[in-house]
Amino acid sequence: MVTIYDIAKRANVSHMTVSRVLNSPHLVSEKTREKILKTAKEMGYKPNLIARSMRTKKTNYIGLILPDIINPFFPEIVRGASDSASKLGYNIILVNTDNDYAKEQASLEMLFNRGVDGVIHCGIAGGKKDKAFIEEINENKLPCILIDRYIPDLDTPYVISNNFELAYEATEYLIKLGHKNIGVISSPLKIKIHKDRLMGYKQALEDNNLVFDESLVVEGEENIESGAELAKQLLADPKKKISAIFTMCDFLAFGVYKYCKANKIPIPDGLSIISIDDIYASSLLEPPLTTMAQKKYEMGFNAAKILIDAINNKKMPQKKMILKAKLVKRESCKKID
Amino acid sequence: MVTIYDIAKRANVSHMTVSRVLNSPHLVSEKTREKILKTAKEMGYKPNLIARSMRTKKTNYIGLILPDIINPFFPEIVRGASDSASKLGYNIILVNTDNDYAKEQASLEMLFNRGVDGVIHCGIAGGKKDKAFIEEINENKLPCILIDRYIPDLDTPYVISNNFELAYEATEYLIKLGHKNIGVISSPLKIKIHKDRLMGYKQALEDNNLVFDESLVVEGEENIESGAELAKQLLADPKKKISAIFTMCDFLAFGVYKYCKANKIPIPDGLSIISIDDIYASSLLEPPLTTMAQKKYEMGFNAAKILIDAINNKKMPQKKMILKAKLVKRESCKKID
DNA sequence: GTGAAAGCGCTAACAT
DNA sequence: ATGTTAGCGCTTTCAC
Repeated sequence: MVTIYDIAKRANVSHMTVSRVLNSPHLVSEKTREKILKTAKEMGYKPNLIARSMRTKKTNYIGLILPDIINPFFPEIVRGASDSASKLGYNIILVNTDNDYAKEQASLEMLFNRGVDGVIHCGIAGGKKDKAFIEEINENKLPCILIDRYIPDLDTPYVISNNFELAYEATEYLIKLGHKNIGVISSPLKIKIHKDRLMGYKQALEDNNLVFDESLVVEGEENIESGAELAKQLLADPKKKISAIFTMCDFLAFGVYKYCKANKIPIPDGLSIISIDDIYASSLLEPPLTTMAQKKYEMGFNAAKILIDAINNKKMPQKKMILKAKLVKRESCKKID
Repeated sequence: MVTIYDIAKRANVSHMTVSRVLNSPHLVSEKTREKILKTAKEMGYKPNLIARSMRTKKTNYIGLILPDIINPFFPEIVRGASDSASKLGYNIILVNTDNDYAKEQASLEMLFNRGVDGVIHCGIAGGKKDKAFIEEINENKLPCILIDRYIPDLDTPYVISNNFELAYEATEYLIKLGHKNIGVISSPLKIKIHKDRLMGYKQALEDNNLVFDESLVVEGEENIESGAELAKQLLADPKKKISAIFTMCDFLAFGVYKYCKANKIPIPDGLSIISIDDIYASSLLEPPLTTMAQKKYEMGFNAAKILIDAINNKKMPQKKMILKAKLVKRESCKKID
């Protein structure tokens, strides 16, 4: 392995001059600078980033903690964060936690020991332990930013969607199509952003002179089975006269599709569906799903950017960013009389 | 930050004894070992992995190079590799290259400089530059393993599917259903595994006394648009009497679905479709897609395992592993007379 | 079973 | 504009 000492020897300078050429070239005369650059190239020099980290106490690594990269919601976020980071000279260490607190703990410890410069936490579980987790990060003075969700009591910075407004827009879209009895299949309401969405739904009803009916709202886990089960629950009672369903994530909508197919309810003729997320599969469904597309790539991109800016200014990140979701009109919603 | 010197001082031993407790505890007497462990815990000691790497020339990092994590084929591979790695005390540095050679080069250089212990390369582009790329890795004596594809002339180890056999099985499945004129929408044939698959298709025809008709094979890029376009090409000529299509990846199958829907060709009544991959969306299509499921998670898992085994034995990886794809029968294929 | 010395490759701080 | 010295936190080597 070629070191700066090897280059220094060959170029008849001190190793410090070589180091300067690599880090602050303006401090070195053009002549020696070029000689050193040439020698370095000839010798196939590669800077040892580990040695550099050891001195500077900076690794240019960002830890990215998420539940499971296989969940189609996350790859775009990861790509966004990765692109943003590499543009700024950072790299991503990815860890999957399956929302398991023990795994989160272990990952965090690993990231500490590896000396990451900051952490992005994507999709915190929403339980009591989150707070302890974030507090532990803060105690260790590790810059941290959240994606997709936030913790109300703490002022950890975040990048999320405009949850209240996007739910308002989705609901209003259905109302404008003539729907009056709109069922909601909600993601867990212990998580703040889901509460925010429900508030948006309520507000849209109110602003359009429709009364909120609690019995039209059901809540479950964010998976297909839960969606199908809750659709059944909601549609079982014909007195509810539900003509449209608003699901809080695309997985839940997939479940509604499944239930409708099994029970010969045509979409959108028998039931309109609008959702939130816009993951890859949603446009491939039959009919293609109308959904509020979250800007997943941008979430990742901006989170990494905000975090790295903070790192470079040697302070904790402050900024909270809210990205506007976009209504993607496909074919799962229909005008009724 | 607490160092082994701090612990040594407090416990009245030398820093070396502390180091031994952490690395080869059996060399230290039980009494001192326990005292040191206790002190370390009290002081909140965390080993500095950077300093350790600096001395040992080992980072316990694996570079994972792939085209784009957003492509639904990759997340499972990444998860598999990540699980396998973390089980063995390694972590993954993920880089996206978009099949762009310049980006691959830059990533590789970064990984070198970061001192990764090995590299997993997932989905090499299949061009001439691959060879140069792999040779550069070899020159630098960096252990390397390929996933999903391989380079015929080089004996770099790999983990891939049984491409010949899986294509044989897919084709035979259609033949058994009564199909005699089976169109093929192929992925780029400059890539060896796709050639292998075509050979499997041919062999299945031959073994079932059907003649191979070159005009039934068309080739394109692995995306939906290409699939739709090639379906059009294949189905335009009624004289071909195509009753079934075998696509080499699920994206291509999605394109065929798109074309069929636009042209009112019912699946599977008007056309049977079988594919390869089994990405997440495939089960959600209407009708659900019958496809040869590649063991993506296992590919990643085993690749990381083989690589790390080799790293620990201080040699280059040797093993080539072939995983059996599994026929997932859904509803896109139909028996005909 | 334990300790002392050296050094991994680099940069910060100070000197010239 | 360039050089000297020291040291980041750890492990390797050798000595006792």
